[in-house]
Amino acid sequence: MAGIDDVAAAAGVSAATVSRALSGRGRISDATRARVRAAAADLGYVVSSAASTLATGRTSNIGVVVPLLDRWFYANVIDGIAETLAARGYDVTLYSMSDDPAQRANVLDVSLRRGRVDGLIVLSLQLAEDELDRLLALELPVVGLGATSGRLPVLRIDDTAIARLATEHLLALGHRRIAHIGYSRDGDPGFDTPSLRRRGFEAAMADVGDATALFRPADLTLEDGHRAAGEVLDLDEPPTAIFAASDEMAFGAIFAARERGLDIPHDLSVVGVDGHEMGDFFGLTTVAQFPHAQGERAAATILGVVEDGADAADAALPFELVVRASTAAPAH
Amino acid sequence: MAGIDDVAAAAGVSAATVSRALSGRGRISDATRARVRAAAADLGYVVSSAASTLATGRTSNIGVVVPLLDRWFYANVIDGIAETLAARGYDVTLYSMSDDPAQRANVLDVSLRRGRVDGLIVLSLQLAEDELDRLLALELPVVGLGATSGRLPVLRIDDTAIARLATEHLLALGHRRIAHIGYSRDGDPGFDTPSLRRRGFEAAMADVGDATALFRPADLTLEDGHRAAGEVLDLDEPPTAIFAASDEMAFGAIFAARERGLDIPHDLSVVGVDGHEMGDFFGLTTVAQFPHAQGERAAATILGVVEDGADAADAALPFELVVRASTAAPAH
DNA sequence: CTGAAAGCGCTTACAG
DNA sequence: CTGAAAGCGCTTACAG
Repeated sequence: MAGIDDVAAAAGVSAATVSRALSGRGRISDATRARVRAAAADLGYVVSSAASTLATGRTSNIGVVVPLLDRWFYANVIDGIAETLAARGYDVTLYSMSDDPAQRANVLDVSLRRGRVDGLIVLSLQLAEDELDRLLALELPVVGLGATSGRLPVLRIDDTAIARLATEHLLALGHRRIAHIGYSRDGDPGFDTPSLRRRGFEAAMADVGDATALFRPADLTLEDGHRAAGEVLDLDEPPTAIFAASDEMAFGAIFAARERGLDIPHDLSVVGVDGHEMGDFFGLTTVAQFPHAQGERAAATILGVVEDGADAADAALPFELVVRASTAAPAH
Repeated sequence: MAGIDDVAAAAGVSAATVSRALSGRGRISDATRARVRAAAADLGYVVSSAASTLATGRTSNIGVVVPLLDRWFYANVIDGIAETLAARGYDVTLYSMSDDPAQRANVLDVSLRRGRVDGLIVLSLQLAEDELDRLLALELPVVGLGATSGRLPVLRIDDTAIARLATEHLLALGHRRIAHIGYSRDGDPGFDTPSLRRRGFEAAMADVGDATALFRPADLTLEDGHRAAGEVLDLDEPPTAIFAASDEMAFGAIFAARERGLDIPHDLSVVGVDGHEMGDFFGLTTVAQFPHAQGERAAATILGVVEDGADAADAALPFELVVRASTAAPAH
């Protein structure tokens, strides 16, 4: 691989001039710049990231901290991030955090301290206070996406409002016995996404005098949505509608209803949250958020901080009720 | 952030000794090593990746080249890769390649030349010959996963065998009129995954004297599987079974059947390929491959090349027919 | 506008 | 076993 000296020799200038011609920093004559760029293109020369980083302190690389990689939602977010960052000349490196304490510690105390990134996007992560301390100790620009914390700037949808929107849609259709399935962390501080959704649901239900709110804790997965929905459907007095905290859970609920010979929406209405690409096929009514666009926005935000020293502020992300065939007035 | 000199001072040794104590390279007394490590842990010192890379030429980072990030299959593969690599102290940076020529050129000619990685895993990529030239010009260890090329070592499932397995399952059930839906690239060299699957399908059908093979080109997506399946189902003489080249397409086929009031498997049998996590809920018979395990294996392979100079060889990946409720003998 | 030189933070022959 | 010093490939004040 050609180095800066090869380019310098080819263009008949010094390495310093090559650096200036290629980076665009510093004064340089148009003629020299053109000559150097031509030589560089000719040799296929690209600045070595390590050398450049060491000299400048900048990496042109953004880290993305992800809870799990195999979910539809995150895959879309990351795609949006990668696309935006690539267009701005940045690479993205992934730091996936599982539930394993040793693995989490390794990411926080080792990987992230290697100085490989200029900034960090943290996806929907529940960080313990001391983990957050260690994250902030990195002294790196950080922006959270869907994450929850008063200690770092976060882009997020208003989970309470989303839950309220979904619930009120069901109430407006005439449902009065509605179950919510969503995760509720033990002893959580009340700030995480699932809790907020539950809160919105319960607030909306409370606004109507005669409504009965059921709740079943479950993970945001198809399997667990299936299980939890099955449980409420098997109650002596099952609900006429289910509000699932994610579309994948809602799919699970639809399968659970189908297994019980229930017709949707005649016997049961189902609403989800996310705007999953399969929602259309399931005819699922949902509150769509836009993960790809969220990724783009998070990327733009972190670049603003990294490149222009902008202050990242909390921001509310858009969402939208998409009514499809899975919701209707209750039968009885 | 603490530097190597801080650790050296704290431990009362030279920077050289700190480097040796932390890297494990070179002779060093147990006592000093312990003292240095304690000091480093104390200060939260981690070697700067840029400085270390510049000095050694090694990055401890592996690049993953991905066609699209938002598909279930790739998300699982990447998860497997990231998990394995993280356990070995490597980071992973993503290079996503779209269909846009400018974007592809940028990845190949710029991003990848920055020297940020020790090796590359290339996922299911169709690279043009000249793109492959440029990839190989990087002189980086590379392993393909599911990709197709005689020019780099590739881990892949035997697509022809998979298609044959799925088709013979349907034939054994008594189906004689079977449609295959799968992508067929115009003027493709006949080596890509979809073509090989089509070939396996047609070979299996040809082995049976009286079987009729139908084919409909389609992308490996839910939408396009839905469309293509709809088209064959609307034929005057529709097939009694559909072999879809991916599970997502198969889901589309199931929706298409459902929309036409067809019962699965009574009126139509459906087989897919992949082992998608939702397959169980759809009761989909499929030829499962194991993307997470594939990712782990690709990661282990590239590390073998990078760390031990092993020769990566082509290898066949396991797959398995999983029979569920979507296939049965034809009705008539 | 351009070049010589120091420096970024490590690693590793080379001495001892 | 340990340290002093050169060097990895850039960038950027500092001179001119």
